[in-house]
Amino acid sequence: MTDACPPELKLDNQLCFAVYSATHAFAQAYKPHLEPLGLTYPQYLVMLLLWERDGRSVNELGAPLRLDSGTLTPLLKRMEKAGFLTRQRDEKDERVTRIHLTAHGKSLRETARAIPAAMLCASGLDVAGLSDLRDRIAEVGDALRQA
Amino acid sequence: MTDACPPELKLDNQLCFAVYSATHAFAQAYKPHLEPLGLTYPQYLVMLLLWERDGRSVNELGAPLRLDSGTLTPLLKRMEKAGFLTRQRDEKDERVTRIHLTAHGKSLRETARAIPAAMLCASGLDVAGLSDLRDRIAEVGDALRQA
DNA sequence: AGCAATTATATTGTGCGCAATTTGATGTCA
DNA sequence: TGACATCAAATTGCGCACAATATAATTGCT
Repeated sequence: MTDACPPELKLDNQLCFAVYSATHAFAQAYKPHLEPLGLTYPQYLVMLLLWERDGRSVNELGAPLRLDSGTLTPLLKRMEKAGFLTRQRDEKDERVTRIHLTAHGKSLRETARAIPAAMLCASGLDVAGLSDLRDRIAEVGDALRQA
Repeated sequence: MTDACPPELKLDNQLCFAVYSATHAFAQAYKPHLEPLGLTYPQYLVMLLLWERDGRSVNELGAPLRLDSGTLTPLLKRMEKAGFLTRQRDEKDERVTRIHLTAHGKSLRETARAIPAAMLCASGLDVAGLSDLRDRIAEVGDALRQA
């Protein structure tokens, strides 16, 4: 017979699992808000960046999201096909693909403005609690990436 | 010209993105520890449950992980093929598939015991900070699932 | 006993996410 | 100018994650 399970190996004691599980919970919670817009959750993240600044390259989207072209290229093609954006080669440097929002893509921003408040509510946090938790998790992410 | 980007739609202000991004950072940080064992990160989570208690059904693995058979069945088949576990029908109720660790699967637990301390170190947190953050994220996950 | 509802798992199809490689364009330097 | 390194995207292959459906065993009802 082996030893009893050491507590450091219990699933519920793992920070990584709490984070992993919360990620899926977020994706599910966003779904009813994003489905009417025709967006998936990762596509919504791309839209957030493009609403901030249009005409980014694939790398300029991937850097903040920490996603590479293997993920972004097919995702952007689906979004292009769905009419949210266009993909065209930069005229100065043909290695670069520039992403521009369509009128439809731009217009969704106003609708999307209501989403963050709904998610704040669903999270059960207040604004200060959300900010604090967000910053702490971001710090852990940064530490893990640096290690 | 449209308005400047409203702060509630900035990527870096999103709790969901901090969590999403930390999940990927965790998976990357675990990789060098899990690769020598031959496990992926989701497979490691399954092992944590089986080290706690062997002979679970697919549902008994999926409930705590919040994963369904569409995810677990192929994952468990890969783990079976790799020699970590066996999958066999319950004799009393043939609807149920029971998962048992092989000797090899069991033996990995001792090696794995070193991983949580390494990850704690990589996270830049102390034990109290980790517990606190873990519990707060778990609460948000629960709130989102309930909403 | 026999049929319907329920339950557990498996299957199918779509969309990430990432490692590794490929393709094509740009920059550099002899 | 011409070979060579570098760079940006795209492609390929594999492993999750989940909705929807299918399959098969068990339970419940009459």
